[in-house]
Amino acid sequence: MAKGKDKQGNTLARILKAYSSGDLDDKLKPVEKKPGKQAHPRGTKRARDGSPVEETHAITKPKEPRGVEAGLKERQEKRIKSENTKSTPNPKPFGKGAQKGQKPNPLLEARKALPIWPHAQSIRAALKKNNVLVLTGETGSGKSTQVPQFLLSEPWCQKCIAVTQPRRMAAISLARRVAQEMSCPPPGRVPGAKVGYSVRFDNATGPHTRVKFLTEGMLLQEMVRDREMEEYSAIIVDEVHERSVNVDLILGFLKNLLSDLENGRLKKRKNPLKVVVMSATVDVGALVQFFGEGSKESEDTQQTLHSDVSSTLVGTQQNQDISTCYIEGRQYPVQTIYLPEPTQNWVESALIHIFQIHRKEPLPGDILVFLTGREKIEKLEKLVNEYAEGLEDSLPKLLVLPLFSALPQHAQQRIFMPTPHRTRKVILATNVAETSVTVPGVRYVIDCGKSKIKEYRNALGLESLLAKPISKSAADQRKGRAGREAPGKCYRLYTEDGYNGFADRTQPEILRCDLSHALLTMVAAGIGLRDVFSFPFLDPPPRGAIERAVALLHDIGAVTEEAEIANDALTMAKFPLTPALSRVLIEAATPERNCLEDVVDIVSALSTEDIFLNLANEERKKEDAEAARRGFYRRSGDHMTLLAAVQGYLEETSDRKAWCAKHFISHRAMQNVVKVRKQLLELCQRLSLVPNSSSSVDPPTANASPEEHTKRVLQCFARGFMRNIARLMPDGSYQTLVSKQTVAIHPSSVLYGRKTDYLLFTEFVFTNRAWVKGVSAPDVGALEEVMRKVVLGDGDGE
DNA sequence: GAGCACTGC
Repeated sequence: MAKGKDKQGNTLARILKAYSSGDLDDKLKPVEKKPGKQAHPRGTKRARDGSPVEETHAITKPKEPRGVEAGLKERQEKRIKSENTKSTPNPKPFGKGAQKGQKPNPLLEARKALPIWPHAQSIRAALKKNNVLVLTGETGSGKSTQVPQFLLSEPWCQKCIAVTQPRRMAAISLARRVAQEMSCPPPGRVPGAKVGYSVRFDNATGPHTRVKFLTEGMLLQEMVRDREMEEYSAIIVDEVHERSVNVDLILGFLKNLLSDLENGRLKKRKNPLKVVVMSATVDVGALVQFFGEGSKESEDTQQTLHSDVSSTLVGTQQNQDISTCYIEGRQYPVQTIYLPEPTQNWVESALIHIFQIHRKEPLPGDILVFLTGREKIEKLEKLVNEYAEGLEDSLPKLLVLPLFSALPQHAQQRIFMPTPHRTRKVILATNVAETSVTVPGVRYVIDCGKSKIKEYRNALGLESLLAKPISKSAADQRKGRAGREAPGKCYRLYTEDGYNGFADRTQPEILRCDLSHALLTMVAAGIGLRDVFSFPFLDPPPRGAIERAVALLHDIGAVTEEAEIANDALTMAKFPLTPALSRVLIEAATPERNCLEDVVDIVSALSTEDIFLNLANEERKKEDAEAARRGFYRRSGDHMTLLAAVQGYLEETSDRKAWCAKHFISHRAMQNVVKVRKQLLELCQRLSLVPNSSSSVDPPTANASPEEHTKRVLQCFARGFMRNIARLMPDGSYQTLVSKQTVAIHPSSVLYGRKTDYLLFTEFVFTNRAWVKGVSAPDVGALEEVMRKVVLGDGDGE
């Protein structure tokens, strides 16, 4: 190593040391540091999921035909048609008693058959009386489609009703369904359309929209723009039990808004705002307490509510402003079968159960297996196919279908295709099948009892992705998947004691994520930095987590030394990006860097799924892919490599799909990159980060050499990701400068296996070890300039 | 030598 370089490195390390010593943190006024600083990180290392464990019992290879009865019943197999929209709760036979002679309206009859239908009057009455209704309804009750229609003709409902959904697909399909039921034109900008939807990249609302389905993120953005929600008469928050960060923010904002309205602090609204909170499971008590001022402990609430299973409405004494309502679901019984003894090797156990079910149970009845991730899915897929070859001819065939979200769309669609004759489907799925995708035809569920969960470690600024035991509610959700069409069975690959040891509910995301983005949103909505500590969270995150997020925002210049909101913070909040990536964009727009367009391309690629297809399984293709992509690879690392790939795609104008196939690049991902890129460029334009096109602009860094250009781009990333710098150690490992964490370059990086003095990375995940992804190798000088400017406050960075 | 699932002016 050259002496000069080493010296420079030391300078850099010194700067960062000063930086991390807390001098700066102390200047943040609202942060009350506890005397005992978090000295050492909580144990992050865990045994890798599914690490080799001594096998306790050998698997019996199915060779002798045993199940005679299995062959007899297969004739009757008949696939029940089912739609993959949550908006059609069990198209069961309805309207048998529909009066003949009158013109039959099948849609209306279907609505009348929904469990929620008889409750329409009491729901209207509840909202006439109170402004808040907490409605719990199980799967298939029809609440998402019917409640907005029940309310539409109420006298207080002059404006629009918003219905939030956690997922875009659900928002769109619900809007289509409700438009159909209301005999309106399908959602769109046409004047007649009363039902619309609004999701990222797709706004299908018009001047006459009365019911608007939108994703939680979209409503949040609207709240930031107009905190009085003038446009709406009612806001329905659906699927609250999933407890996304966004839904928690929405609930907090709504609570603030309701109390401001009640206390006359807001003047714009004429009519009160009605809020309906809908949830699948029994968090009623918590929600009622949350909206019911929160000051009084309402011990009786829970009991009162639980005794109210059959009737509809309860006004509790403590919380007179809140109505509650319970709607029964429509679900067939599912038998639960536990393991007698716990097992470590649940992949093998799943294998045994699949074949036991297949031998014992008649068709139809597909099997849905919940596993943790792609690796286990592919392992089990191979095993099942292997053992299926030994199946006697009298038994039906097995069709194994993997299902995880990284799977190409056409492969995911296979689960909806009709099952071939005398065949049983075995779907091996991740959590996608728990909420996002409804797999038709399932009567048997096998649940491994684990799922991979992302958690953020405040002390390290590191997220971990580890397989952990699921909660009781998640286990019950999985089990419910067996009873959508007929009575079913659920095999749990754990003991009953194991189940009893699960947490009741999955920990809400807000308690296990980096809060900097949430804080930025709150700040943009007019909440002062000091007030974030008293924001009404349904589950308040620990103070330390908020402090850490404030410190992060300070890192990137969203919070000033005086603990005030910086102007840049409001700009950053307007980007659909993490605060760090927003900072990178702002940096790229400065005259010294002048590389906004290229940085937008890279940021677009970083904020979508991986554009490089993963071909780990296909050995031969892997080498081809390496060769096909080599043209994009850049010495400086992943960021410039992404830029080359995105630009290559943009330059291809004839057949981009073929271009992607040729270069082993995901077309789906690239289409998304282009959408994000367009959106970001428009935002930059609107936020005046980009000079008006009328003025004569130099092409980006026209005067810079390629090396200088790369340096500038990486300096932008260094500005957003100051803590994400690691240094090569004498033993060949890398250690982060600030938190002294040993990290390894992820195998997906173009720098994998390379040694370089410094690494700058944009992602940091702990799985079986601490990996860094999105890695570049900047010049030390480039890093130092940024650090000096930021940490030491040097005006000009020289 | 490896990536649970969602989302966003």
